[in-house]
Amino acid sequence: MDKYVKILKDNNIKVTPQRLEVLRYLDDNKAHPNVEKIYSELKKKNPSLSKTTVYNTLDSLKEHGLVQVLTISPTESIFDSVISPHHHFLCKICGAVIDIEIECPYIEDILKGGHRIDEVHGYFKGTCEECLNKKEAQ
Amino acid sequence: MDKYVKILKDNNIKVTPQRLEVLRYLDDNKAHPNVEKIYSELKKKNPSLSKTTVYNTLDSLKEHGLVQVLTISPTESIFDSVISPHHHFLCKICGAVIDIEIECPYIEDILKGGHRIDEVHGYFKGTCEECLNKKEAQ
DNA sequence: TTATCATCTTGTATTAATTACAAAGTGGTA
DNA sequence: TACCACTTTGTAATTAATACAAGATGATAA
Ligand SMILES: [Mn+2]
Ligand SMILES: [Mn+2]
Ligand SMILES: [Zn+2]
Ligand SMILES: [Zn+2]
Repeated sequence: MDKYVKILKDNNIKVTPQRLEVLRYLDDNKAHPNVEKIYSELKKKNPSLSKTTVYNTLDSLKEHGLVQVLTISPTESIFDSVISPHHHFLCKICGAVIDIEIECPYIEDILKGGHRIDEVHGYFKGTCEECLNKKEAQ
Repeated sequence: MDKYVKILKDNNIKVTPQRLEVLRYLDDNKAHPNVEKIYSELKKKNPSLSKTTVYNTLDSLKEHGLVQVLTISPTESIFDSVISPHHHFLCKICGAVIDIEIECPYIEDILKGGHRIDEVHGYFKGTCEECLNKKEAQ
C-alpha cells in the first residue's frame, strides 16, 4: 500500500487525491511552506484544486497530529510535517524558516505545573547567515 | 519628569498624549493585550483616538525595543511591555496568555552559529489550569 | 446494479487583522 | 509669527483565514 494512503487510513482520514498530494508535498518539502506555497505548487499538477481544500486538509492533518503549525511568522501560518520537537529560526530579511535542532529542556518541569501542554514552540528571530554575508559584501 | 515622558525622550520618540497613554496602558496591564484591547480601552478616555495611531505607536515602541511582540496566537499579535526574556503559555480554550518564568538555556550555543538572533520566543500551547478544572467539574 | 446518503471538493462571499494613504492637526524652531 | 517636519485621524485597500452552499464522489445497502 502507498505510504501516504497508509498514513491516512491509519488515522481514519478518508483517502482522496487532494489529501494524498498535500501529504506528499509536505513530506517532500521540509522548507516550512505556507498555504499559498502549497496551494500554488499543487495547482500546477491539479488546476482544479481549491485553496479551501488545502485549508481543510491542513486542518485535518493538524487535528490528527500529522503536521505541526508554526506561528513564527506574524502574518501567516506555516506548516511542518516533522513532528519531533525542534526549534526554528526566522530570518526577518529573507523570510526563511530554518530548523534548529534543540529541544526544550524544561518540558518536564512545565508539565508538573497545572496547565496541560499540547504544543511546544521555540522560535528565534533575526538575520540569517546568508543575509548577513550579503549585507557585509555591500 | 513623568516616567513615561522620560522613557520616550530617552528613546528619541516625540512625546504625544497618545504615545504616553499606550505606554502607560502596557505598563499597567501585563495581561498581554492585543491591538483591539489596547485601542478599545484607551478610546474610552480619548474617543477621537484612531486605531492607526495605536498601530503606529506600537510599531515605534517595538522598533525601539520598548515592547516585544508575541506571535503565540495564530490570528493576531499581542504585546508585552516586559522585555526581559521569559516564556509564554497560550490556553487554546479561553485564549489567556500566561507568563512562564523560564529562559532559554541554549541562547549562548545558538549565538555561536552563523545567524544573528534578535528575538527569542518560547511558547507552550494547551489548556490552562482553570479551563481544566472547569471541564472536570462538568 | 442502482439508489441513497454522508462526506468531500470547489467557488464565492465574508470576516478580521493589518497596511497604505492622504488630509488635517500640532508643535518646535528660525 | 511663519514655516516645516512630524503626528494623528479616517478611510480605503490588502490579505490570511473562515463560512457557506452547490455540485461531485464514493461507499453501502436494497
Ligand atoms: Mn521544522
Ligand atoms: Mn509576558
Ligand atoms: Zn535571510
Ligand atoms: Zn484557559
